[in-house]
Amino acid sequence: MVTQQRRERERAQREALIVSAARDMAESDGWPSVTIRRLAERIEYSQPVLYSHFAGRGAIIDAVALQGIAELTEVFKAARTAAGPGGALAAVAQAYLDFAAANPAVFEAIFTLADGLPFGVDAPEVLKAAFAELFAVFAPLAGDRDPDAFTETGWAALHGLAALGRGGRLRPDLQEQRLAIFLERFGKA
Amino acid sequence: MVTQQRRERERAQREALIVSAARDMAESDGWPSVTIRRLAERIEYSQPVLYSHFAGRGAIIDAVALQGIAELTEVFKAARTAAGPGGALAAVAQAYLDFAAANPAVFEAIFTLADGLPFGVDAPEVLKAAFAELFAVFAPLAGDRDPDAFTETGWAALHGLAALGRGGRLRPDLQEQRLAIFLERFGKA
DNA sequence: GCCACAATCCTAGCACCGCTAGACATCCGA
DNA sequence: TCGGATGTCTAGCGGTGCTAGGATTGTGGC
Repeated sequence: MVTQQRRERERAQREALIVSAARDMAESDGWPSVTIRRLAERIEYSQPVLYSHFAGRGAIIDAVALQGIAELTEVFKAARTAAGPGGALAAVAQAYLDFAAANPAVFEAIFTLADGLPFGVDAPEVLKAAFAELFAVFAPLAGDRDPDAFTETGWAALHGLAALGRGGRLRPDLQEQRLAIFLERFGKA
Repeated sequence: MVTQQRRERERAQREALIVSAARDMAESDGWPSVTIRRLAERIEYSQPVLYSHFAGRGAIIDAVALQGIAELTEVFKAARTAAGPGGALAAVAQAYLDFAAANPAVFEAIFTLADGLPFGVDAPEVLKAAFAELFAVFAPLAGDRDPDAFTETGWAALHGLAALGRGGRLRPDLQEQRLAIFLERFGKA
């Protein structure tokens, strides 16, 4: 009865431990080094325990991605509300790039590793919330364009800067100028 | 003497065979299924032969990426020269998205798998050529902005559309509108 | 034509991976 | 106290990237 609840609580706790351990390991040594064996050793359980929580390695990565998206949403909201309508775009753009730079492994999990996350109509709530945050920033700037299409295009532009920046595809010394150009092109309605 | 040359020629031929086999397999079954064992079986040699050509699996992916970049450069050039100054941006943008859609595995190799390609000052020639093609398109539209920074920003915006599009992150029915918005925002000088 | 040598290739194996079956221990309700 | 359910672990399967060492082939000198 009551112990049942304790069990579930402990289970949830352990699940969170797995996710945070995976994230830590990925962030410090890269995703390839996050193996089930090492993860099991890290949380001091045997490997099958991990499979009682997640369907497999991919599902663990997905969980990290989902957690990252939730964080990202909070970061967006904080940046947007703190900046006010005028500077919302600049604040959110900076937040996006900062997040990508500070959490490269999570960023990688979200955008290049997570293949188990549904993205269409039946996307998880946390994912829709993240897009809603972006929508709140971009839609007012859409002018006579479709707000959804404009949000997606603006997001893509921002994402491209983050994605290419990670991996040294872009010149670091031009970072500020790129951001300025992005804001100039997407900022005025 | 002369046979030496034949040997080298055959070696180069086999190397090309490896790259094209890897590309084919990746394009039809995804990169994870491109294993050294399967690759060796496909080209009808034993595994160690592959290691006499490439340092490892990663180097083979890099080779496919490099080949893809070279093709991309040609595609850019063709699109740009065929369209003329006025429509160069639209043509190259369409070419970029088309290439990503038609060769998803190569695209993935270039932008998310290839970690062995130097991208800074000592980048391979073929890579600089690809950027030069983009530069030729974007620089005339930079206005009073730095042409390099503008090219990188435009490229990032375009790349974001391709990267997010692959994987179903963007609504397919808004594809045309997104492209229109991109052209509107980066087209006029 | 023969033979020593060098280059080439393959067989076999290592350590590691994701994942799972089946044995073992532990805790619960009656 | 005891049967059963729950939870955990040990051991192992097939597959991976990669490599050492032996067999085989072709080459150039006599």
